[in-house]
This record gives sequence, C-alpha cells and structure tokens, in this order.
Amino acid sequence: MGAAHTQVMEKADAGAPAARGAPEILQAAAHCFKENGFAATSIDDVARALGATKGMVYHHHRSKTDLFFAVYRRGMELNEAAISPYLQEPDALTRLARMGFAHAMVLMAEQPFQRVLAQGVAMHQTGSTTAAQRETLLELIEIRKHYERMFREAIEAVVIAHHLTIGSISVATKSFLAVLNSSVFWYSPQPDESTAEQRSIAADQLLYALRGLGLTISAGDPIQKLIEQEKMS
Amino acid sequence: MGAAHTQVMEKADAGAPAARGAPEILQAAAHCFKENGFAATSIDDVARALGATKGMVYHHHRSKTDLFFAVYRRGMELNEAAISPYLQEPDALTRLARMGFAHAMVLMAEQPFQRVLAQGVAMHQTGSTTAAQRETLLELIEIRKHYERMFREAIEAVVIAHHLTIGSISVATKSFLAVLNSSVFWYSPQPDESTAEQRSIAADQLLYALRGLGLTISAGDPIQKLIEQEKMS
DNA sequence: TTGACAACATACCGAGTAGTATGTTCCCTT
DNA sequence: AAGGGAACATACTACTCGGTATGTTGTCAA
Repeated sequence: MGAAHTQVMEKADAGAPAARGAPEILQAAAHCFKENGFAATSIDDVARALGATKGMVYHHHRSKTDLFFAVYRRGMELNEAAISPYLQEPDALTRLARMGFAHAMVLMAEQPFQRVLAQGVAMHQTGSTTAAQRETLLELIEIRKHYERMFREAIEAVVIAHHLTIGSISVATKSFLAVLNSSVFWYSPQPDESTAEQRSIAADQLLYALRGLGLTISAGDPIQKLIEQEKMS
Repeated sequence: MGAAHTQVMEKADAGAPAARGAPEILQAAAHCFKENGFAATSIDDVARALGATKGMVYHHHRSKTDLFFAVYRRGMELNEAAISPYLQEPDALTRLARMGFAHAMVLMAEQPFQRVLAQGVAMHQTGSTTAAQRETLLELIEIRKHYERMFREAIEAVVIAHHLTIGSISVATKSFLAVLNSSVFWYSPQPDESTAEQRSIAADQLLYALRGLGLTISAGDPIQKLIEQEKMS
C-alpha cells in the first residue's frame, strides 16, 4: 500500500527547487481543498499549484479520493505530533492545558490541513464510492476517535481531580474541542507575522474551554500563570 | 428580485399532496446540500428529491448559487425567529441563557439548513463567480454578522453585570457559538423520538458555554434552575 | 372561445473533469 | 553500455452537470 510513497520519499531531497515530491503534493492538495473544497477541486488544480501535471499526481495517488485521504492522514499526524509531548505530564490539569494549547496552535499553524479534517468529518456522512475507500475511511475515523479519546481521558482526569460536576462527558469533550477548533472558520494567518497573535488567541480559547468544564480560573491562579507563560512563548 | 417568489407562494397551498412549491424546494435543496455539499449536489438531485425536474427548479431559481443563497437566507430566518422572543428579556443572564438554548435547539431541529449555513461561511472565503452573486453573498454575510452581534451584545451585558474577566470579547463570542453549533457535526436526530434528548444536549451545551465565560454555576443556582426548566419542557 | 401567461417537463449543448493509455526522460544497476 | 524501471508529461476518452431553448398543460380574464 504505502510502498510507493516510501520509495518516493526516500528519493526526494528536502530542498527541491521546484517544490516537487510527495510531501509537496499533500501541501498543495491541502491548499486547494481548503480554498475550494473537495468536490470543487480538480486534480489539474492541484497539479497547477505544484507547477506539475495531472500525470504526476496520479503517479503518487490512485484517485482523487485517495489523495484526500492522504491529506487527512497527514493532518492527523500533525495534530498527534503536536500534543504527544504532553501526554505524560503527571498533573491532570496541566496536561489538559498543555494539550489544548498545542492543539489550538497547530490548528492555526496548519490551517489547510485542518480544513481538510473538518471536511473529512462531514464526508463520512456521505457515501464514499468504492469498497476499499470505505475501508480506508473507517480507518481514518478510527484515528480521529483515538485522538478525541485522548482529550476525553484528559478531561475525565481533570473532572475527577477537581471534583467538577458536568452534564455529560461526551458533550463536554465535543464542546472543549469545538472551542479550540473554531478558529479554523474565522482565523486567517497574517503573512510575515510572528506567532504572537496566534498564541494570544489560543490562550483565550484555552481559558474559555477550561472554564467551560466548571473550573474557576482567576488572575494569579497557577493555571492562569501557565496560560500566560504559553502565551509569552 | 423576489417578485417571482412572492407570486409563487401566493398560489401554493400549504398541504400540497406531492410536496411541491417554493418552500419545498428549499427543504429538498437543504437536504441535498447537507448530504453531499454544494459542489457535489446537482440540480437534478434536488429535483429528484422533489419528484420534479430540473426545469421546475430553474423556474423558481435563476441558478444553483441563487438556490443555495435562498436556502441560506431561510436558515438565518429560522435562527432569528427562534431567538427573537427572548431579546427583550430584562435580566442579562436570563436573556443570554434563553437565546443560547433556543439557538441550540433550532440547530438540532433544522439540521439541513444549519449545515448549509456552515457551508456558506466556508464559501465566502472562496470566490463566488458572478458580480451579482458576490453582492448577494455580502448581504448574507451581513445578516450573519448581525445575528452574531446580538449574541455578542448579550454576552457583553452579562460580562458587565457579573463583573467577569475574559480574554477577548470576540474570541469569547466565537467560542460561545462554537459550543452551541458543534452539534451540527456529530448529532443526528433519531426518527420518531421526542425532543427530550435534544433538550438534554442543549442544556449541557448551554451550561458549558455559560461557564466558559467565567460564570460559576452550581446546583441550586437560579440559572441552573432555568436550564433544568428548559430541559424538562 | 380564445389568447395569454404561469408552471412546469423535455431535449439539448458546451464546458469541465476523473481516470487511462501512452510517450519521454533520466538515473541506477549490472 | 545497456537495459530496465521510476518519475513524470501528453493526449485522449467517457461522462457529468449547469444552463438554455423549446414544448406542453392548465387556468383565468376578456
């Protein structure tokens, strides 16, 4: 399955002049999918964004749907890589806070991929054509559920440690992620700007998301200090 | 502009046997757009869902984009109608709570239209083709902004009345609505079920959204009682 | 009765596109 | 040096779909 990709990536040197190679395809595809959505994006669009042709794209991906799935998978990998350093944090609240901040940050940093993730969620309600694709889709859904489960468990730990009373863990988890994800729909990164604004937004979102669970966070709180610290760098 | 529609609606009697007429077109279109998205939905799909033909759809709507806009507009009307009874509520917190609950409820009750609203937001980043459509789109964006502004002002009033400290009003408003809107992405209404489950979800979401602002809501709180009351009917 | 018009249905066109089949170039192994 | 395969580019096909042009039916006013 992934053999072709592996071979390709071994050959491709990172600093290719014309931005070619398999990783660049995903980048360009994510960009196009973000701009126009899956259905309205043609393979020629992706190729044009690469300065290449349709044949090149089809050489690396069997179908348009497979390309979309590859982008989706890459997006999830980016997310998991962003939060994985904090999964071992011993203190429950600190762990959740760091995970949430990292999630909010990678969301704004990798907007195109995150948009694809949002589309993918809406897609699995639709019927994906072939049977093999259906299977791949289920696998991707599983990856996403696993990701959400990590947040859910972190939230559960905080709820227990701090004796919080919430309506439903499920709704709370969905709400928590909804707050952090919301920037996908309205935030557009300014070119040639540092990450200061993004950190500020992420901090505000995290504060809101944590309070939503029932935590009382005021100035001087240790968790408030942690947020401020993340905000400053 | 809307003259043709008006004439049509005058003729159409509400209980038409075959579910025809202009309002039914919007219903069917919303359903199709929800299932497959704007780009992947053909006019023939909408017509088939109606038991009619493409000619009928084009008799009522100039183009596919115009049809989408009409659905969008109808969705916003449903939302505004849902929250309008509570805009005059004197107590700030009660007002925001009632507005929020009504919003969460209409979102689950009118899922197809709400999905279209979500798509429309993502659409105005894209380039809508013609100039006249661009103008209509700007008008729809304005309607949406007006709707969000009502929530923002309600939130501001609560922040002032309860001396809350939040990071940014803008982010707080986006987060508040993100929580209430999130059900669009994961909730599917069970057929032949009462609204009990929907009210339960809406209550949980509202609790989370209000707490996110920094409100401390515990059992026995007046606002908690209000939520419980909405939940029970 | 008869036009005139609304409310559709039917037939058709042209543009765009997913996917394929086939060429071409270049590198790497033997 | 030679042959083979990877990594593309080019050319082409089959098909879908937005939009239009035209036909058909019912209704209502004069």
